[in-house]
Amino acid sequence: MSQYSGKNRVLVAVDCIIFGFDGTEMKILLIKRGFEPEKGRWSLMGGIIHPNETLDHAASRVLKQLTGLENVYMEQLHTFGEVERDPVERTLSVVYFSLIDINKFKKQINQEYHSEWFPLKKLPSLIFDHRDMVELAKQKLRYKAAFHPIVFEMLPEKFTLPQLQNLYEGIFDTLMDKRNFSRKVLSTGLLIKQKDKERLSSKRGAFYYKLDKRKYQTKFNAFLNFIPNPTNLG
Amino acid sequence: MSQYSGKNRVLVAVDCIIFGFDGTEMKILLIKRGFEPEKGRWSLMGGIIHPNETLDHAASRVLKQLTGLENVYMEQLHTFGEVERDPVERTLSVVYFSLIDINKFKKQINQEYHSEWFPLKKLPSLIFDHRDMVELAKQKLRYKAAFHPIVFEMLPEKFTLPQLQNLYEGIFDTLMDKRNFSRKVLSTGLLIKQKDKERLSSKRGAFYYKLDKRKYQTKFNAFLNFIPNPTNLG
DNA sequence: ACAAAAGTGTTGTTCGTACACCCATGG
DNA sequence: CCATGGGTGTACGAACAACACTTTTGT
Repeated sequence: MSQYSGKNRVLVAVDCIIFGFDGTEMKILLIKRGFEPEKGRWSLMGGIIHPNETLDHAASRVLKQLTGLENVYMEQLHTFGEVERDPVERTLSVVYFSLIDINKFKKQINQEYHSEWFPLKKLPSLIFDHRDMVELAKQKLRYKAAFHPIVFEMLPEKFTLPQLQNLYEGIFDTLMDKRNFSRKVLSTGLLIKQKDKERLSSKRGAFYYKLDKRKYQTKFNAFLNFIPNPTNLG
Repeated sequence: MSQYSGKNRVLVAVDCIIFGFDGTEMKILLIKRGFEPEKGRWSLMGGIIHPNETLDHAASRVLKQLTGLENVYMEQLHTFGEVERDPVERTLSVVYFSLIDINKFKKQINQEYHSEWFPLKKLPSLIFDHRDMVELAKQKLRYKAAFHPIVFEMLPEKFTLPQLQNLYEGIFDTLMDKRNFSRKVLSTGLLIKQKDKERLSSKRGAFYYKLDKRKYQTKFNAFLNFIPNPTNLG
């Protein structure tokens, strides 16, 4: 069996879970599936891998195809391999999740896919095992966000502390005390206070902050303490 | 393109990283590859997936084939998809890692593979990208062990606190204070002190402990604090 | 009797949590 | 002038880190 002859080859797809944050709540980007089976139902964006591209490359390609975005945060999540998960033919799915700045996404980029943002808490029914994929991604995001300052990948260059808090609250599906929250995030030294304020969502206005990108690079792999309440992390 | 025609299919393998603990240090189980290419070099145990089995099933099958063990702790780690990772033909590898009680492994089960335990710190050169796989598995094990009582999967029914401490020290490649360590692990309530002692590795002898399996089930997904020193976890 | 590893307690510090009031502004 | 959301400080308790001596026993 030295040349792998007589072995079975299978279709391999990548599917992308795309998280975004609109300033108030967490959302994910879905598409209306344009072909059979399950045509017209909601689905993650995906595609079959090409013969000469890596998995990471395929995932980036698929993401760009839908969003027009490149160089966004992306991470392999899990490979789904149930035999009957796709009724047409056995297909493995290597699932990636990505975090994007929702403002950079312009729907016009690719009307072909009929994409739409859905609040994490109000997802429609999804095809195949895509619901499992999303659940796993939510869980992974919680783990990651609990220790690493990863959430900034979903924020625009300037953001406010209340926005940041909303984001964490959305991820962990919990409420936090704003005094403790601000002390904690400011103590990381990752934030730089700006002179101007965001004045749309409140009368008084909230100061903008920017990420200190130098420190962000340095501290990304360090362990920080963003856990709001350990018992919620299951 | 409704029936996925004209798409490219690829070989998919599973590879298993098998961790064990001999009472003193962490080890992994490797085999001497028995076929070309790279025949005779050290490798992870692996195999091509069958048409009608899930990935998890393939991993369990491969593990059993080598060790004779079933129902051991096993978790999907990552899928490796570099185009040229296997020189013969493009092959994806879905990598699993498992934790086994090294005492339950009997080499005689399958001489065919020429398997051997290597200390984590003295690994031989490995084929393909297997070194990357092992590095990633070490990192994942650290993450997991930092918060979940997963390490007991590698211990026999009865074990001593010094053994347990050696195990943590091996995983995190660090030294811990035995007073703080014992207080911490005992405070989880997961351990039951036995009346007898292990007398081989010291003159005075160390009390055996058993895992409280009921509490272990319950607390497995809770967040515990096994982090020895956060800065070592990167 | 001594070498070698097991076992145990206290203290200071850090971190997390709980909690309440004033501020700035637009309407 | 008042309703809304932004911003700040303090006090208590829990968890962690640092640290040293006594016990057992085989040789």
